[in-house]
Amino acid sequence: MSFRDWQSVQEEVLRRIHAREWRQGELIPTEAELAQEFGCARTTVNRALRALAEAGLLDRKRKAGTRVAAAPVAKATLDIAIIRQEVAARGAKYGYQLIDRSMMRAPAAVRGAMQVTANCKTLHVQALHMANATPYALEDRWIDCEVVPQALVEPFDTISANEWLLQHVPYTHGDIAISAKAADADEAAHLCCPEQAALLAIDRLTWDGTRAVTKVRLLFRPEHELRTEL
Amino acid sequence: MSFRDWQSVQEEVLRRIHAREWRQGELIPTEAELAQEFGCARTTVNRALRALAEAGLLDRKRKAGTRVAAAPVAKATLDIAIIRQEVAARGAKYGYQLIDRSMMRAPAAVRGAMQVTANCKTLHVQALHMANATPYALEDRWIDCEVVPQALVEPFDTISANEWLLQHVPYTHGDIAISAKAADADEAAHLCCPEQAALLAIDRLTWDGTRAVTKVRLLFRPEHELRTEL
DNA sequence: AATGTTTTTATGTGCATACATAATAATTTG
DNA sequence: CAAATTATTATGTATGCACATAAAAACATT
Repeated sequence: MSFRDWQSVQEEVLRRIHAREWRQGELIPTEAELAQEFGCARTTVNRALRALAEAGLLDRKRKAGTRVAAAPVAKATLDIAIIRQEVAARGAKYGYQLIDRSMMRAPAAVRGAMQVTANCKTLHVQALHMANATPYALEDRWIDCEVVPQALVEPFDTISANEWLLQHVPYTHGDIAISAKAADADEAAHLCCPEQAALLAIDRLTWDGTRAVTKVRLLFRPEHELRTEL
Repeated sequence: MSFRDWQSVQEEVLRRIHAREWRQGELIPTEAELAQEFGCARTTVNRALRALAEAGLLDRKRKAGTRVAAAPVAKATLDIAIIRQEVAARGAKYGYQLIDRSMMRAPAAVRGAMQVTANCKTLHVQALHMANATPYALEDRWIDCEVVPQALVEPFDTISANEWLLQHVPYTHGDIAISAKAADADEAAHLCCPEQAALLAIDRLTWDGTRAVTKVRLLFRPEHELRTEL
């Protein structure tokens, strides 16, 4: 049996893990040994094992060797796209509707999360994303205008802040939180759902270096699901 | 300026993307060109660019070249661990309590998802995971006993099905769906929260090849958040 | 026995080279 | 001129080799 490319090495290793040939927490053979067994270069084995380690199925430590992850912390990857694309991917017609756009002092909770002072100029944008003319997601966003002065002259009436920011403003990293929230009267009205309905909420805080660029909450209709595989 | 290792090449490429030196959808120099500029081997550049492509920031196609992803589909990775570990990681004391364990014909919706017939022997397990003696998550699980006969003799009174399955039953892949659900009377009672409260629900369907192993729904307390970065 | 030092070893990475592969561009052919 | 063919090219990957690095194990020292 020979496994010449890293994909087939990976598959074989995966098979042994799933078949419990190599047990939880157990040390597996070294790269050199596997390379010999599989009849390929150590580099090839390394590539395969590295990929599996990234996926969380193996734990690797120098000198200590490679072992099957005791608790396979499943890494479920969520693809978070621009909402317009998300809607299009579902085969629905995308619609956008601006609800409100105004300079406003952000509430304390938002200021705290964004780490800005009380008198920081912030722009508040609220908008509705639609799929086939029915509400899809409600966007509630705060933008730090000191960081993104261009936002001041952007009306956000035809292009969503979601999309505009991603295309025009650089960022270094972001935090995401997913939670459930009961719809209040306002949200229920916009999303055309009963009050108190359970909505999926995605909060995103985007940073450029040490400065918060924008904070957004997306509220989805009650049936909405985030799907992924592992 | 020389960038000798793949991490610094990656950083530099990232910097140019964020700084908009290379624009959205724009072609970036070829691996060979970058290798020359950075004074390193093409392999090194390849490693850096490949990692960025996996992260969704670059689109690469043979011959066509590498371009900055037009819509950086953010890949948010959720770490889905065993609940006991999740609780422990929050610095809380883990508790477990079996609510119900019985052979039961699964409802049609469950049978449909698991693709089993109406007379398939299924085990139903319901349990509560606790953090510091307060409810943390409600687990509602169906196990196909034809696929996992060992489950028949497992009481699940001290070790959760969540944990037992992960450690004893092989699987090949799984589907995950995240949604929001309003608590019904039963769920509210178990989780000590008001009826109709918005709960975060994680549904997982685990497969071994073409056969469903188990289907589980985890319901979390209203305040619960899934966090990740990008 | 407790502590510090050296050796060993498995993984991590870089490099030059070679060839594979897919997609495009150029060319030939009907 | 359109269609089929061939060349070109950027990425994808395999290989042997070298050396770096972290961590364990062995050893020496007090």
